[in-house]
Amino acid sequence: MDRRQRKTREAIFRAFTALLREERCDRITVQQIIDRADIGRTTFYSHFDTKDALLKSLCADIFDHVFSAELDRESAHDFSHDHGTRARITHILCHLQEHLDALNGILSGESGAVFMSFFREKLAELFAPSIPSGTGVPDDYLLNHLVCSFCETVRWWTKHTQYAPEEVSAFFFGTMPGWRENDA
Amino acid sequence: MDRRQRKTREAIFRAFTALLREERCDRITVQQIIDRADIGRTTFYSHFDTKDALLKSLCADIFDHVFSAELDRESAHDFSHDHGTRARITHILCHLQEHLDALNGILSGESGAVFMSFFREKLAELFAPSIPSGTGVPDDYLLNHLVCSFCETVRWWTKHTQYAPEEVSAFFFGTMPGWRENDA
DNA sequence: ATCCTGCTGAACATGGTGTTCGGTATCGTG
DNA sequence: CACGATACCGAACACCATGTTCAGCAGGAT
Repeated sequence: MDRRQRKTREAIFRAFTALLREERCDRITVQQIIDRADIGRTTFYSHFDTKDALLKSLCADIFDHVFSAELDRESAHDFSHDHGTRARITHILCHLQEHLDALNGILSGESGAVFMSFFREKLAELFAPSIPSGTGVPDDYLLNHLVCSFCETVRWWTKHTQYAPEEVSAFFFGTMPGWRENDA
Repeated sequence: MDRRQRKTREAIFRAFTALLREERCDRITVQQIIDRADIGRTTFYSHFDTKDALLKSLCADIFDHVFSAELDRESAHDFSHDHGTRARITHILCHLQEHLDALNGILSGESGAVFMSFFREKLAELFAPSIPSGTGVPDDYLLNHLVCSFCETVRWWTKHTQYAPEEVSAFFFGTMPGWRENDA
């Protein structure tokens, strides 16, 4: 990709995440992004069709980073495939930590739904194989509960950034019935 | 209140909830509401300053109903004051059931955040006195977990309306550690 | 050097928002 | 019934954000 393109794209992302830290997503105008990124109006629209598309790209970027790094790690260490949901979770939290301040902006206000729907989808895949059985609750409900609890844990974390990933992971598992410390 | 006002207000609510069932809230325009409610543009704005205000009014109406009915019941029966969080929860679910289809519209898409923030506030008050202790997790986190889990339970319910309030209540408590069936 | 591609900014069309205003219909009350 | 008050009407308007167009300029690739 052309260096100019890369620079512009980065400038847009930087401007957008900076604005997200200050204001609710739906209050941010394209003009503000353009001004902050110091680019031309036409340029913005040549990169992203709409502000929504920008938000989705941003989310996709974060997820690519967070989840692909997670998968890499998994295939690198070879005692993988089932060395515990907990280790995975903790690692996802580690990667998310790098984006915590941007996430705070993304999650507050109305834009949260976009991120959350992405996030839910990814997590559902991750959790589906390891839902505990024999709880007397529909699997459907239980999976939703796990996914949502984790999402909300992350949301909570963006407001209480003093905790380390391992602690947050411990909190999460502390409220999850039927899961062992290391469910191998 | 003037009968004309009441009729108009109802027509607006009806139109809005109907539209919410078909489309994401942020895609709905004031013009659509006006057309559907068959009222004049000026009339709409004499009732609500913005579409956001309408949404908030709608939420407030629902909550007034759900939570005040809950409190009435509590003060009517006099063996109350602490006859269990579970009974309260089940009754809230009963009242919510009457609004399930409207809720489905409100909760899908971006508007969910508005409703949820109302809901969270109310629930936090309700849950705060009964959070279990000695779980090794910050009270702060635990309260958030309870509130969010219940919210997400309701959201899930709007997609799985075949369950009765008592069942949903049972699912919810089935995933909550440290709570007895009847914590008196 | 020159071609290509991305950036620029001003101008424009579009569409939603919220307001204004003169006029009409309906309400509650005496 | 009559009459004031009040709610409704709808067309027109100003405003603002969005997304597009276009002619020209600047930076990169070969």
